[in-house]
Amino acid sequence: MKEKENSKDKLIKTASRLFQLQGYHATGLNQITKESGAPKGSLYYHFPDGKEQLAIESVHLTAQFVSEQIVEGLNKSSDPVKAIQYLIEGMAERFQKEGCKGGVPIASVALETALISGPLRDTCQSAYRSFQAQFTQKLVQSGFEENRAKELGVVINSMIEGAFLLSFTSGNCEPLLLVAKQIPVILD
Amino acid sequence: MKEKENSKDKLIKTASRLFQLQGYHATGLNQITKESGAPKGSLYYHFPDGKEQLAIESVHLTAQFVSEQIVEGLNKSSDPVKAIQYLIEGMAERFQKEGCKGGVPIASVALETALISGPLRDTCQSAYRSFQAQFTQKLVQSGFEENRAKELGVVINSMIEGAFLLSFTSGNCEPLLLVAKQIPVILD
DNA sequence: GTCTATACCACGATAGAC
DNA sequence: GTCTATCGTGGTATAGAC
Repeated sequence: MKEKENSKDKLIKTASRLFQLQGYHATGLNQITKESGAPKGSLYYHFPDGKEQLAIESVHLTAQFVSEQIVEGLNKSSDPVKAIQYLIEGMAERFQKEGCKGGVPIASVALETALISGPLRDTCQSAYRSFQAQFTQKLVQSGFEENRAKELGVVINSMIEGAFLLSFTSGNCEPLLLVAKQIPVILD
Repeated sequence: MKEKENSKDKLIKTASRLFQLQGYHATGLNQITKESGAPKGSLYYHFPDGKEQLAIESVHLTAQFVSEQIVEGLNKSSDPVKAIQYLIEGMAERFQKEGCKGGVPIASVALETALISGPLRDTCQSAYRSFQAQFTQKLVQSGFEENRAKELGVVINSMIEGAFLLSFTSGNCEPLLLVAKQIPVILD
């Protein structure tokens, strides 16, 4: 029994991919409707607030996808060092499979819209916060003191985001892998 | 004896600021010429290849500016840990003064153009490489083994870029400061 | 070196039929 | 829910006078 995909979901899914690949301003609504296969006239029916609303829901989808990767990676070991390494290596592997051309989740939209759209900026910010909360939670569960775990959550998140940016720009996963390699040093 | 600024330099300087603030696609040539105060007709005279060429030279200028900050910060101490901490704290302070709204150097242009312009992508990539080379050099001078110094250069660069992205998105310098705080742990 | 005018196109968004 | 047509704007880039 196959779950049928409705137009709204197809639009969000396609937009999510294109915003990540090309950024916010470079991705047009025409391209999104065309590639999604959704009826052209349906966009403003499902998203009355237009591009901004579509982008917000797309970032939500991307964030949810990344969160699942994080959960999955962190559950592979009870040792937080190994768990976080698994997670980053998994991300690097997935990125490698796309030829390091899959884009960086959320980052481009966050940078492009932080100054022009409050709601979109809030959406990106809360996505980042949920990522680091997952790291923090894992560390607390492993016995780290709470304040330190919070700080480390931010730092680990920074490292991963930065390494993604460098990997994408260089077309090479090395930065992600080197960051993974340093995790044992940071979680001393 | 005041150094007079020519039109070309004014255009590059303004473009450099706007690309960093708004990104590549959101910044129009009209806005650049208007805000630069340069003659409107002079753009395609100085930059025959149009927007792409202007962006390349703008990224060069931004990269040069950041490199100077790095050199200045690293020279404040012979101890690499303190030096890198000074550097990051200095960046955070400067960012704070702009209300954390100054944009992230290069990042948005890098993300937006990596897949659509080889030359621009190469320019961004070489900027990032020069940053990390400065970190590596400092570490080698301080007695770190060369391969390890190279790896750490990449990781430190990742941390800073990621922290910038998070600080800009959240409008708060905390990520940059927390990264600075972790430097002693990483350079064990 | 600089200016004006303009060609040409894509964008986001809306209106109104079905 | 979906379609088509269209509006207004702003984008990059070019041509040709000065």
